[in-house]
Amino acid sequence: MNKIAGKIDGEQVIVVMGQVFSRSNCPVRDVIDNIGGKWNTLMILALAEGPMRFSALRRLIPDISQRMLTQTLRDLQRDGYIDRTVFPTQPPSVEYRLTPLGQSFLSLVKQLVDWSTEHHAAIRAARTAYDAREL
Amino acid sequence: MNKIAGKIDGEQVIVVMGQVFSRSNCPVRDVIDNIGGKWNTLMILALAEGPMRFSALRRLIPDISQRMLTQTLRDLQRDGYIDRTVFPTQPPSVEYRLTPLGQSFLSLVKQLVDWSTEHHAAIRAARTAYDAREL
DNA sequence: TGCGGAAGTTACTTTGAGGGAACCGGGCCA
DNA sequence: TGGCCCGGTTCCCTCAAAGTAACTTCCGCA
Repeated sequence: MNKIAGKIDGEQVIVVMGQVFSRSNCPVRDVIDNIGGKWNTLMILALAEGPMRFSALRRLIPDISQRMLTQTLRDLQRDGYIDRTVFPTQPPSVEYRLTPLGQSFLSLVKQLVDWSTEHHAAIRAARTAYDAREL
Repeated sequence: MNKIAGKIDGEQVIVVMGQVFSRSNCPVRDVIDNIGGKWNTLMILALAEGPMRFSALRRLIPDISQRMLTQTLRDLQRDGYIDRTVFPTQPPSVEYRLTPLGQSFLSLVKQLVDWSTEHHAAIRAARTAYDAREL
């Protein structure tokens, strides 16, 4: 069995697929934090339909609060998944659209959606079986 | 623009890729909750190296607490990603291994890792640029 | 006889993601 | 002139995820 974790310069390190990852420089964390957020993937999927304005997104996803909508959009913008463009109309309107990076990420999200729908039944079955055993 | 969200029987619903998802029956949520957990994907990757015992996993991932190791393994077992086998040796030893479902999920995780490493630089650059603008 | 490993459990605490509600300035419109 | 829409911001609160630490049972070993 080959070792996949250890310490370098006192920092915890793990080796996956031949690559070294540490906590302070972990590419996967950066991405998982976006996938894991409650609204982030949904936002990406919404914007996959085309560029949209703030209020359009609100109408599209009525469950999200204004606060979380703003925050999610900022987070995605910060990491380069979406672009924010202000048009100097009266009143000013703001448009959000996927960047090329966002488009690329979208294909990953789509695979996630595909896998999930394909294996959802198996997961639910496993869960039910497990819970039945644990009575 | 086509509508991708609305209500059915009073429950919030969203349509993605031609499929209807609701909060109470959302395949993607079940999977994202596993991807999003702090240790879950790492555990899957660790077990990709082969079946392992509890203490081997502890040694492999020294940063995880015993409590979180147990909990993560239970969560993954519950959803059918891993199997837990007790061998009646003295003292009893317990082995964890990926199920076929877990193997299938692993390929998804690997794609995530690949995408992340490939686009990590772009993400960090976007972040730096954003933060510089927001001073 | 008491130490340590294996595989946990239990109780307590901390952290931060997310939710709710109110507020804001500018313009438009009736 | 008093609302309403647009695109937010601010404050406060809650709850669940994660961390810390101590305890456990069974065994072998020296």
